[in-house]
Amino acid sequence: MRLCGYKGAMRETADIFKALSDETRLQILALLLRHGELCVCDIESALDTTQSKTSRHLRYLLHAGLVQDRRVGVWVHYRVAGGQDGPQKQILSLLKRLLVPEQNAELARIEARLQQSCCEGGVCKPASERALAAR
Amino acid sequence: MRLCGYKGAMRETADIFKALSDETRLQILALLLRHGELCVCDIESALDTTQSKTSRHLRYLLHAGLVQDRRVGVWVHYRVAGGQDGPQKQILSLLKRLLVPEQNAELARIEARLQQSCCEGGVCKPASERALAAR
DNA sequence: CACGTATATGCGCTTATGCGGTTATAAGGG
DNA sequence: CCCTTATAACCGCATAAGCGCATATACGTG
Repeated sequence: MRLCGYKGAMRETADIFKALSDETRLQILALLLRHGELCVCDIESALDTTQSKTSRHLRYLLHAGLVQDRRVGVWVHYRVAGGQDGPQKQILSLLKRLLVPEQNAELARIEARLQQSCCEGGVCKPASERALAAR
Repeated sequence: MRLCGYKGAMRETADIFKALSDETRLQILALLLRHGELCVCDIESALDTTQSKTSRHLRYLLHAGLVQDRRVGVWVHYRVAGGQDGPQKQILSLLKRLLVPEQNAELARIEARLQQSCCEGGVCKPASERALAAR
């Protein structure tokens, strides 16, 4: 999917919705909307999926202008896009109301898995430390 | 695309966004949000596209729960879905704010073409009459 | 019931999408 | 520098989406 270049306002809106038309991407956004900023490995383990899949969907959301990334050493932290205007802002605020774990069993399960996260708070722990803590 | 049966709240939300991920469907919704109710032939001529394509996208929106249909003699009138709650309602109200011809040249052009409509007001004129009126 | 008009659908084709698996890049530490 | 860890990009495949064309269905009328 190509998201670069100008293709008309309508087309851009359609592309944003296309970015939201995948369950995995909605789950990622739900996490980011609640936790502000997370690294890829957190999202990967919360969703219980592969690194490749997680990264790909995050890039997709990035190109659609729905999230932003920030490198912190080895880790890349993602957060929902803020600041700019445009349709993204309104759509994200709608999503925040729509994707609540209180009435969504899948989300609740994902939230629970996030508890063993490495990045909550902004600083990631390396995998070796996490393995120790898990014991 | 299958939209029937229960597949989880998340999946349902994703499917609604998938219905909005196509430019043609957004154009159709923009028309319906402004004009309340239109028949297929109106939409077809406003979008300057084929009957088959128009009908197919309308059925798609119907199955996604975003529009409702009503048969009036030979014609089928479509309108944005109302009444039910669920995410559709909130999404549609967002779309109404997003898809305004004032800041969208494509939409403005489509709106202009709708002026020669047959159904505005709820009663369709047969094609023969419209051909006469066009002279 | 045949006929015309309006709409829906089946089919074949082309293209887009999502995924797993693998490889490449980037950063940090011995 | 090499090695490890984290992330991104690439490739091939299976599947889904969208389109045009032809055809089917639905309704009103004579």
